[in-house]
Amino acid sequence: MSDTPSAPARIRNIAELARLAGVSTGTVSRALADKSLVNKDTRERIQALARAHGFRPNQMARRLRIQETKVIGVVVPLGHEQRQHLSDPFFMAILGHLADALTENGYDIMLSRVIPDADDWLERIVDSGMLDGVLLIGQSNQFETIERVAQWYRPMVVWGSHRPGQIHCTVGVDNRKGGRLAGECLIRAGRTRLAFMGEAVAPELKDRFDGLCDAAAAAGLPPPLKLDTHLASDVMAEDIAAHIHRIGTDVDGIAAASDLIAMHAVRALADRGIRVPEDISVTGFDDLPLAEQTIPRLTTISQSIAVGARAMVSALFERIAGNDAASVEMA
Amino acid sequence: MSDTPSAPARIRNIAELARLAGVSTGTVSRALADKSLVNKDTRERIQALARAHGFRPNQMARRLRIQETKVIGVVVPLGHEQRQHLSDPFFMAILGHLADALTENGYDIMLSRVIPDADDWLERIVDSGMLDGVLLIGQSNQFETIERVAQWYRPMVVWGSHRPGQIHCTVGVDNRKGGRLAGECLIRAGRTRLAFMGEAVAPELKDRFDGLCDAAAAAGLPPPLKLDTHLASDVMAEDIAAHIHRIGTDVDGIAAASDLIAMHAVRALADRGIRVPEDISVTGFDDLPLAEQTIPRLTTISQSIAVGARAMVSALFERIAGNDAASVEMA
DNA sequence: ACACATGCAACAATCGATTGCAAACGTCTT
DNA sequence: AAGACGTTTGCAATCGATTGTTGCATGTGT
Repeated sequence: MSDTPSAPARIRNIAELARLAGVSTGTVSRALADKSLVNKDTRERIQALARAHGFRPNQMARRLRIQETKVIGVVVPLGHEQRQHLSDPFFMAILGHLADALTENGYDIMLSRVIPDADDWLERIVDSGMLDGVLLIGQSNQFETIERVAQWYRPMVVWGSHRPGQIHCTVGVDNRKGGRLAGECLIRAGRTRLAFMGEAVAPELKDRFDGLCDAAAAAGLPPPLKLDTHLASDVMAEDIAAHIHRIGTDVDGIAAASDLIAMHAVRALADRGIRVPEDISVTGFDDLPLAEQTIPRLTTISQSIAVGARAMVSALFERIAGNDAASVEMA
Repeated sequence: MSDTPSAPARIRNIAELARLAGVSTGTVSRALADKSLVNKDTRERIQALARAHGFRPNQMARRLRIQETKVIGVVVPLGHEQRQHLSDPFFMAILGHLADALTENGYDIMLSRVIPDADDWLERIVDSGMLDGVLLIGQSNQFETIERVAQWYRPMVVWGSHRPGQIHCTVGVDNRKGGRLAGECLIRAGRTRLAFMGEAVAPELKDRFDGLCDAAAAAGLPPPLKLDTHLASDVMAEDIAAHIHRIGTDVDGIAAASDLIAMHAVRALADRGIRVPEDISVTGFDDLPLAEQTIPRLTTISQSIAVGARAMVSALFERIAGNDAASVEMA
């Protein structure tokens, strides 16, 4: 039990504690920081006093002075697709791994879900003075903005696609290759009438679609159908329902833009008595841990989220330390 | 190239901006806050100047002065089960909804995953001076600690069980009743040899187990078997594998402590050719959105996560405003 | 012309810590 | 006993904002 009966007045700053201990605030500050500059006895006396009163120095003040916050901003920009919520499983999965990696290193996480209405949303975050660095989950349709800020703000790492010559540091998979793999997988299963389920607004998703087209072209198949599907789970179901009647006649192989879409699609097909993978093939994208739990198991293009998250964090630490970490593209 | 051509030197504080505008810092502060105390012309001139230089006041300093941070701490205590990661789907689901509700109200979120090693972990968070309030996801085995802090720290709401007479404000379901419902559901399906899959360390889980026992007793069945299973996904699989041989002989109905456990169990059973729900019944707990996506759909005891998250947030706001919000137990 | 209200901006205190510098002290050398 | 030195401690500036109070111009009423 730390403080109960013995603590009459709560101490709110080092000044009060200093008066109580009969020393100056400077000494208290050093004592609590356990600096050898202050006498071992006084130091321990002050520490004991602080403990007895349950006192802890105000972090806000400390950080203002130190100019270092030990807080990393994790930001989800929702430029396209404003209705997509943070509860999206992909965000959550990657966020979880980021959180694990960052807390292990003594950093706290400030979570922001941003709808980029004002065009200075990223600037506002970046020089709020509250963050040592920023991790962006997804580029959304904000490529330009990110580039603009990356010109002068270094400690930022972005999950997404890497375009040749871009300034900002990304970690991600080769989405075009992923799309091609998905296509090849479907073709190998004997499918010829392919479709892409998703929307090609964000660079990542466009790349995946292009990859799928590559695969179709290489196999001499007609270009895949594009079934526009929102990424937000609430509208997604409707979109899929709207598309579903074409499936089985026009389409026998679906490459979904995300695992979540794939799962919804499989579900919707099952409800209509269409069996996967007997009647139709479906591939996902993301490799969510939960994809493994579905029955049938999803065929999915791995994004190795855990590895990616670690890569983002270590790139960020490099950049905070002043070194220019390069973008990472995972196989 | 540091920044856009029109911005020669980056402005880092209102003092510099004040000098540039030929006014005092006080005026700049008020102008940026758009207070009518300063002349409309000067005000707009200063705002334009700030915009041109991409200046934004330092939040850390502001918050130190204002004594209000607009940041809520969302904390996941992992007292038991240190290996459980933040990437756990239940945490992520509830976190997502909390994030949605909080950002809608202009609050930022500080995420902490805490392994309560030092016994003042919660105090440390609570008076870091960086938070306007705290949301705790789960009580873990830290009931005492939470009570102790709740005695003097009001703006805190906890997801978990409500014990009669407790001080801290909780939002949650009636876990005992939930456990009983799960049991009754299994019994209605004709199952007689029940088992609980999970561990009864945290109050929530213990309640669920007790509820299951209630149901068994009421139906005149022998007490359910307790199959200890960790909640961390990496070890969970092993635990389940170790239990699985008993199933089908000793057990024909499983009440899982969480949806994740249920999904793993169903998966493990399917891999061994045991069909759900034909051969054996399985119920989950949590009502994760993803549970709906599995085939077969999980029978699960709803925790209505979204509703719960909203309830936590509004209770917290009440408490921040100074009103004593009571605990909420959802049906 | 005088008293008085009004609008606008400057001054300075404040939030709560950190830290370079100087001062006070005791000890040791010569 | 005086000077050199090392150990502790206090003083005061600093981080970057906000805000109550004060003071100076104006404009208005008589």
